[in-house]
Amino acid sequence: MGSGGKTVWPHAAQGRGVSGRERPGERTIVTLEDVARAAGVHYSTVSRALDPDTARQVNVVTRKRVAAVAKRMGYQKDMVASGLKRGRTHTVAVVVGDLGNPNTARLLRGISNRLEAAGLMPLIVETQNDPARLERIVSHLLSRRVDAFILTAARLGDGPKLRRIHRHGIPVVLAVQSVPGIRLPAFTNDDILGGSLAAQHLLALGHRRVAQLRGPADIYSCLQRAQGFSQTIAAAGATEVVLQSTAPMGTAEEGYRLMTELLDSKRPLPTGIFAHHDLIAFGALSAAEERGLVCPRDFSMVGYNDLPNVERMVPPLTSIRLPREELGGLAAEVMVKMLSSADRPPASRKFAPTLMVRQSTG
Amino acid sequence: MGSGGKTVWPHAAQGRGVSGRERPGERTIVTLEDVARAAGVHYSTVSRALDPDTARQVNVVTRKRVAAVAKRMGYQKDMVASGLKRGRTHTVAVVVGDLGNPNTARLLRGISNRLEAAGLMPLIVETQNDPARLERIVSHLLSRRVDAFILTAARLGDGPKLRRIHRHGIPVVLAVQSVPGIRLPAFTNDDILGGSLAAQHLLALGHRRVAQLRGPADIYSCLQRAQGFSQTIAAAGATEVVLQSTAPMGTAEEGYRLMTELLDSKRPLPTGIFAHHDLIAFGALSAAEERGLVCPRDFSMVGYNDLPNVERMVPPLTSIRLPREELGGLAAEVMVKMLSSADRPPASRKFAPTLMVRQSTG
DNA sequence: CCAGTCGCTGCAAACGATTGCGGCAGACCG
DNA sequence: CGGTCTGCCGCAATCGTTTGCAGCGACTGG
Repeated sequence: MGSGGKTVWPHAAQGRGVSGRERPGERTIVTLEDVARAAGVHYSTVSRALDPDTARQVNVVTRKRVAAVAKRMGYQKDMVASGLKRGRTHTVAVVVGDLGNPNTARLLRGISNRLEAAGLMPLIVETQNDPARLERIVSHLLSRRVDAFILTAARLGDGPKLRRIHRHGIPVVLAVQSVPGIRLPAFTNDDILGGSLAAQHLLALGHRRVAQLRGPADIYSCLQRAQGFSQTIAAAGATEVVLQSTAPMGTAEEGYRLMTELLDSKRPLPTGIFAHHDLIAFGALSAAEERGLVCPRDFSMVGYNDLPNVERMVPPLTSIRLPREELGGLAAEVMVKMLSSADRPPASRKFAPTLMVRQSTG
Repeated sequence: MGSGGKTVWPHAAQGRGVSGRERPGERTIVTLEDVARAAGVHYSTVSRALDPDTARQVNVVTRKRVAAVAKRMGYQKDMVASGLKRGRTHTVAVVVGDLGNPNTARLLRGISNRLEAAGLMPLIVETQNDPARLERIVSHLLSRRVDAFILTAARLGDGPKLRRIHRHGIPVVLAVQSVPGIRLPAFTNDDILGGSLAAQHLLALGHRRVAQLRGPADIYSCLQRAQGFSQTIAAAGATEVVLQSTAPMGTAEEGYRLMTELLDSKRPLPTGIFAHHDLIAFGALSAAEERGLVCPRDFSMVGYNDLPNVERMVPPLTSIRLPREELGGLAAEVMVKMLSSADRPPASRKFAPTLMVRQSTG
């Protein structure tokens, strides 16, 4: 095939691709054929010898010789070529909304560790909570022939995009958030329970007039938090006022804005407040402070997500903790199973959150 | 080539790869040849018509027709095949140490945005600060034929690994941390300055007896923080005691351990403390609290990295802020230039950190 | 001794896109 | 009218790996 022993990559031949100037920049790569020549066998034999699944087809002494030569020459299978031929890239797209969210990191760690153990590589992409970006990203990933998708950034309007992936026959699982109206295996937090826990806690402390600072309306899990909270409050006969965020994601700025809105209304101040996100809670606390209100005394605040170091804040924030890493691990686990055997019907699962009581409630 | 109009992926033909059971799971993919047949031209013409660089080689009316047909059929270039043929995957490996670190997220956002604008996809991988993992990961990435590396997790002993990448002729830039002993373009924080700023601040407040809680000894930027701090302290004739962490990364646990060690020593307690990481500072503060020491009164504490929400901690932590997103953006920027034109000698650059004064010092 | 089997290896056709080369019109010039 | 040039397009090789098929000894059973 090649004229010489080594193959030269096109752009290297054009003199590109090298930063230093030590070598003239020959970007060489060892191929099956190079190894085969050195070992005195056909390259198909090398291919078989090196793949554990087919290795027993080749005589053990040949196999060992080939393996030794390959190692000596520093052969490494070209996953691009392999991917083209096999139609599998051993890559799983992991789509997240916001890399800055510490919970995302925990989730990713759970996913990565599990995928890596199965020889798959996570391709992590961030939508920055922008549906248009999600659209582009999905196209891009499909074109890269990823084997599967793990989506953690799906929103209410994303059904069609999911269906599109699904039509391509590519496995998809949802993590953290589910999307109603489409049947996909989903690993989610039980956000209804989460909202309910927050409500129960506030009720137990005697609060009868509460407020809810809601996250984005197109995030399903926020809807569920709202539902769980409001139901529990209503069932107890307490009164609730609801503030709805309009930003694409929960931030401290949004919290500040919502709290200001609440304080500006002529209503008496609710004594218990439930924020859909710790960051929203922080912003709200800032707004309250500016008006001379102090948190555990004048009102209680419950956050959501239990961000790291939240116990060191002033006041230490009562929050809802979610088992992110475990969730990610299980989602990846199921993904791996889906890729290896088709028949198992992949089941969804809900994870129960826990309430972390701290000094911001009383 | 193919017998029918559509190509069936091998594992789909084996009945795999589909989660739902709506369709029998034909994972079909539209190829150049499919489009060519529908448009009545040769597939090489389609290839040329669809690539902006070669589009002018084909007659404008043919081009438009082909483009229309391609769009109608939902053709998407197979980046795997393209990568194999061209020797470029349009993928840049971004190796980070710890995804959980909020600064990492900011850095990644800077990098991602810039790469994406250039049509490159970041392949984000986490070493979890484990050199052995770095080794494996680099192999894996080389085998996937990434076009370039952006490394943010390099440590002192990683020179050989870097050299190996470099020998392959693959561009590498270092972000955040540099590695001495190897000449690569590096975009780093000026950590000597950072350490010095911390020292100057403590000295200006009148502290003459200070301590330093050092991060991992094999992270170059920690060495530089130490150097900048100690030099400035020594130049002022103040006395310093140094505690060295032995963990692979800065954590609150390490901070607690180091501070305990400091408090257990019979020495008089230093009045100014510099921690190499905010998390170390937090741990140290906890240890001090347990002994009844309160922070701004009995001693001052300066952290490093300026983690988010650190201003809401008790006490709000004085820290060193680093321009992560800008740094990442520039590193990616230079990477893009290196990939497109080789001749430009890529320059390194240091970014100046700033001191954020809050209530933990006084 | 021959047919059948088994273990091993080579052959060559894929996978889908890219690209140098050459062909074939039609235009244009002398 | 012959020759050259230009614009457009098809042909076919190629990237590196995988894999069905066939060949080829050696061995076994009848």
